[in-house]
Amino acid sequence: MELVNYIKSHISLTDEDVLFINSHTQKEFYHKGDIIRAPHTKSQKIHYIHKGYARNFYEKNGKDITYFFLKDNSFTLPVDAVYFNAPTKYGLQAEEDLQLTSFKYSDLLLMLERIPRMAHLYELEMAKFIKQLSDKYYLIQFQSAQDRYNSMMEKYPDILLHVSLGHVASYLGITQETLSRIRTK
Amino acid sequence: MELVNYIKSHISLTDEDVLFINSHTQKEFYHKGDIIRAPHTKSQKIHYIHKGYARNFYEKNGKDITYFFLKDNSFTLPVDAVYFNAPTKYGLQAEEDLQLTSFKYSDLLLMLERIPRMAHLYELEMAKFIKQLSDKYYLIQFQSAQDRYNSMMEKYPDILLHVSLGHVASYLGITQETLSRIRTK
DNA sequence: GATATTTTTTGACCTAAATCAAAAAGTGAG
DNA sequence: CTCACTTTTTGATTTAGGTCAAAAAATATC
Repeated sequence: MELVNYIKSHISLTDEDVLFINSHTQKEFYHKGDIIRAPHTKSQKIHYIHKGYARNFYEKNGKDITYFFLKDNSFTLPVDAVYFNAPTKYGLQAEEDLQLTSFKYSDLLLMLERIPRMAHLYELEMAKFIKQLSDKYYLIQFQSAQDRYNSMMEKYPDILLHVSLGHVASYLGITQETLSRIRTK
Repeated sequence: MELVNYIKSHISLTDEDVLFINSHTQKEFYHKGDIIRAPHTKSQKIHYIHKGYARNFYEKNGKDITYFFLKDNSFTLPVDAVYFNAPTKYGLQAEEDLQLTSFKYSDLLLMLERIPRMAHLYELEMAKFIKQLSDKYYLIQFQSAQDRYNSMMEKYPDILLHVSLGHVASYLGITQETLSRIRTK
């Protein structure tokens, strides 16, 4: 769903609002494997996934670790860069061909100023992200590799069809070999 | 620091604003071990810690697990209850004698309506929480028990002085025995 | 369509940390 | 001050899952 339609599914927008939003956001296209945002940058951009799968990732001890998978109709922004003026640890990569809409945080502020009712939507998006983080934390903490995989199968079966095993393994906090063994149970 | 002073450290408030805030919030006192919010309730309350240490916790397979430690000048609200109308998994307990200020989410909305400049502060508090969660996640993921303890010693040495070993162990995602062994290294 | 590259699976081995159990130390109440 | 209870430490044993290595399968490239 396009960004404007997503917003309209929560609040009503006038035609002028839509024009304003369109003039403050950019549609972008990426190919599988493309890096949309590199780690260690101070990017101020918010990305809305219109179609396709992506992932947030970071590097640790030379290893590439998946932080989150993103699917259509979801947002991602580098909290450390936007709110704490630090280079973000988290990069963004296309898992497959991807359509998205991007805008700078400063443009979000302009849009919120013009369309104050959007503020609640933004608040809700932040809450969603907190819930996602909490749920994932809950999933990992004191849970066996098998249980983690089961939970993922139950909650996000679709993701498994769109991304590589290695990405899923690091997302679940286990090695690729362990995940492979679990799958052939 | 009292709530009003905390807010004043970010934005200016008129005397009337202060009165309005005071009439929409409640000061509370708890003793060590008191449960401030039980898990599995749909509490709509936000708590601001004025003085003392507290912890968020949840139960899993009969085990009590610390989710987060809270110290003075920090907020906590049950995101799942407030934003998703679900019973929250997370309880809140005093680690020691505690002074706090509580208010319902609906009162926050009233305060935001009257003092719109507070909205940015609230947004920042959500961002802080996201950062905290992310950092903790980063700390746990693929990190040895020893490394986790070291990070904690570095980042929150004060907390270790105020809470029991068992609470710290579950916070770090390790058993109490392992933590004890690490400490006597 | 053959070759190169990446991804996934399989195997053997090893280690960090869990589990179970019990002793020791610390804290509190009457 | 003593008895009860809680928290922390120590010990012995087990195991899930990591590591290293190489084969097999899948995918991409020319």
